[in-house]
Amino acid sequence: MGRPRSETARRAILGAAMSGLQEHGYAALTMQGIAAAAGVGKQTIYRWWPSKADVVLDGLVEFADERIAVPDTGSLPGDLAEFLVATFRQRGQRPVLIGLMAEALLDPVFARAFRDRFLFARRAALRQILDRAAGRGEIAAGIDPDLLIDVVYGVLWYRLMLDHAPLDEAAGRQLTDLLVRTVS
Amino acid sequence: MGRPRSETARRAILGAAMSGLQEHGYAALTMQGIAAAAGVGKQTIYRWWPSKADVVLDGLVEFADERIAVPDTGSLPGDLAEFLVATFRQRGQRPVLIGLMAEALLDPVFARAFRDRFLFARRAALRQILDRAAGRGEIAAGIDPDLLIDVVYGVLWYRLMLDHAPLDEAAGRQLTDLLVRTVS
Amino acid sequence: MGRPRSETARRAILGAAMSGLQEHGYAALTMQGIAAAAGVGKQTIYRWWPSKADVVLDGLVEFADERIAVPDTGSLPGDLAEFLVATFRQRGQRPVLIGLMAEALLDPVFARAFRDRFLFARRAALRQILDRAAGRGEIAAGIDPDLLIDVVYGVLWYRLMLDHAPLDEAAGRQLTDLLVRTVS
Amino acid sequence: MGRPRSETARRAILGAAMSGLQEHGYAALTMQGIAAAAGVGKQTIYRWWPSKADVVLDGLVEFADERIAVPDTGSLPGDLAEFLVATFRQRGQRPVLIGLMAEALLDPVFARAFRDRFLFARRAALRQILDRAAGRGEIAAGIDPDLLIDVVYGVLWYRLMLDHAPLDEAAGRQLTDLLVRTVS
DNA sequence: TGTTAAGCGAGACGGTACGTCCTGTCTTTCG
DNA sequence: CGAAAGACAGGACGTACCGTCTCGCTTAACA
Repeated sequence: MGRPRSETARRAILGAAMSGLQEHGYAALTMQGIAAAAGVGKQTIYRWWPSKADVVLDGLVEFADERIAVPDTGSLPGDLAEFLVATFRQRGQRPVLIGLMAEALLDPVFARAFRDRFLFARRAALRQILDRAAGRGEIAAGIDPDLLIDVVYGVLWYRLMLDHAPLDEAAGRQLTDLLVRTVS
Repeated sequence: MGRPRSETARRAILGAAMSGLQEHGYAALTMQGIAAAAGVGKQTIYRWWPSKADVVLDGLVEFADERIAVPDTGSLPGDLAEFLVATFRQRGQRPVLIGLMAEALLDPVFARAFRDRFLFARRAALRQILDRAAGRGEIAAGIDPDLLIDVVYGVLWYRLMLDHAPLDEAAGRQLTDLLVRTVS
Repeated sequence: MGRPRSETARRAILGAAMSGLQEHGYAALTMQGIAAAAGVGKQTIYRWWPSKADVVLDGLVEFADERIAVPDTGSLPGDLAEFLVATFRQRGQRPVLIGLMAEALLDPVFARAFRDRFLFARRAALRQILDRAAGRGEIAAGIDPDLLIDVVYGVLWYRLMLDHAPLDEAAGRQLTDLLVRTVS
Repeated sequence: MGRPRSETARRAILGAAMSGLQEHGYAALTMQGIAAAAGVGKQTIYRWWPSKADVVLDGLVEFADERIAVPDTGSLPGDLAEFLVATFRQRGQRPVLIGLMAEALLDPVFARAFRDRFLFARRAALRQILDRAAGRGEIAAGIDPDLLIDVVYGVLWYRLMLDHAPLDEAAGRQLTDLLVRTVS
């Protein structure tokens, strides 16, 4: 019964969205523009995504191949360093992340989707590392792991947004040192 | 030369912007709407501000009475606690701050203004506290105060944006404890 | 009492209006533009003229040196030919006349000024010629001179506006022939 | 392909334009106003007409039911009288015609459309009458029919614009008499 | 000879319409 | 029945002028 959803259209839309974003920035991205670039009717986009932010979020998940590797070196400093360096290395996605966050700040409905589908997944990965470290006794009692997570992603997003300080490998190591010092 | 700028119009515009923002949120704020609410021609707004974000930024500075108190209790834990609790208490400005940050993420030109006129002023205040503590030997050698500042404001903004954890007095104290533990 | 009107400003305004009109056409002429080009405040224009059309009308009277010569060759065909050829030769004023007429069609207040200060003066000149011819018995009884005037200026304006037929010396002679044939 | 043009919208636009014109005059007519009165987006007007003048021209053609009757009484005086009286009787369209002519004087692009779609159609009708009369030998040799047409429509438009003389049945007969006298 | 009232340039003011852009919905035809 | 095409109502955009209004400064004629 009924014609099935066109995979071709789906891919064209996500592709057009991501490349339009890279070229002209999130602010210049429009549903109209995505549809035109994808050779697709606007309705076809609206049928499957409620807003351009949701398209981009799907595009991010689809293209930027988001396996979040959870390293397991056997010690907190090792795990943390590897995780942070890997995370900070994805700085190339800045335009995408910045745009999605902007949208989330303006639209509470999308904010929920962004949190649940993207941000919380990242938190969970880091949480795993911290839990393992706690099991090994590497984290002093009385330290709230959630606060630690907020510190990590807080610094990450704050620097991503302000662009006032580097977000590179060295920064990853510096933050690792600070955290290890804190919890021990 | 020519007719001088109308102080009345200036205040009406800032007032209309801030109250419109409080009532319907930043996304629903329009230049058109501000002009109408202020009883002012659109041109009069565009003559003095390049975008609605700049109006709101001026409104924030004007209305939200921006003295950033820098406490001086004589010890880092005391100063930090007082500063963070005071800062976290301004959570009522969330809609304003969220809107401005969204705009900054979408518009690099405004981003600069926002950073220079608002965010960096806050950093400077915290910096004063940390420098004083360093002078008293309360901060261990090898700790970059700028990273500490990123941690503080990183956590603050991350929670402000995600709204996933409280941003209250208790949170201020908890973060204080973590930082004091880190630097000692 | 008070400072007397500035003759310099008056001339600058009329000059700016006329040259702006020649260069960019009546539609593109604005009070703002005239004031800027004349190096004059807008108020100075509004103080002395109610609309741009009135400025242009004054400019036409001032610059285009409006002596309407009434020839007197002793015969109707001679007078008529000379008058029409002279009138048709002023075709260079087309942009000015076209613009003023457009304004008159849109603004009944200006229409009155245009009629009284410009159009009726032309009619009076032609009327003189016809009255003289009537005195010499060159016009058959029962012919309304006002209708003849309407024919002359009707054809003139119709061609000026439609621009579908020449408005040159030959046209002047052709119309003369037709009129002489009619009245005799 | 795509959704077909809405006949409803088209009619609403033309209707709103014509009634707005009748009520407040051509000068007070705005695209904005037409759109609002027609319950239509501005874009829908701009999609199909380049300017308000073109809307009004279409409205004139659509509503004022423009069959130009070409009478055939068998003689020039009869045809001419009937044609002129019928034409002069449409004086109620003065606001429409006056507005369109004003626009044509200000905008050369529209001028062409107005000439080709409206004015020349009228000339053709009169031309038919004159050609038939010439075939019957009612027009003396050496008389240019185009000049006669210019005389007729010149007088018509000149009176329509200046509004200084009646444009009624009597005027139609008077002009007929003059023309018949001229050509014979 | 100093006062004073109008004219002057400059340019900001509250408005209104412009023509463009995008939104999210709708109505076609095609495959 | 999904999809492309594209028209639709709506509404904000940023710009251009409108005609009015304040400024500070001339510039004569009056006192």
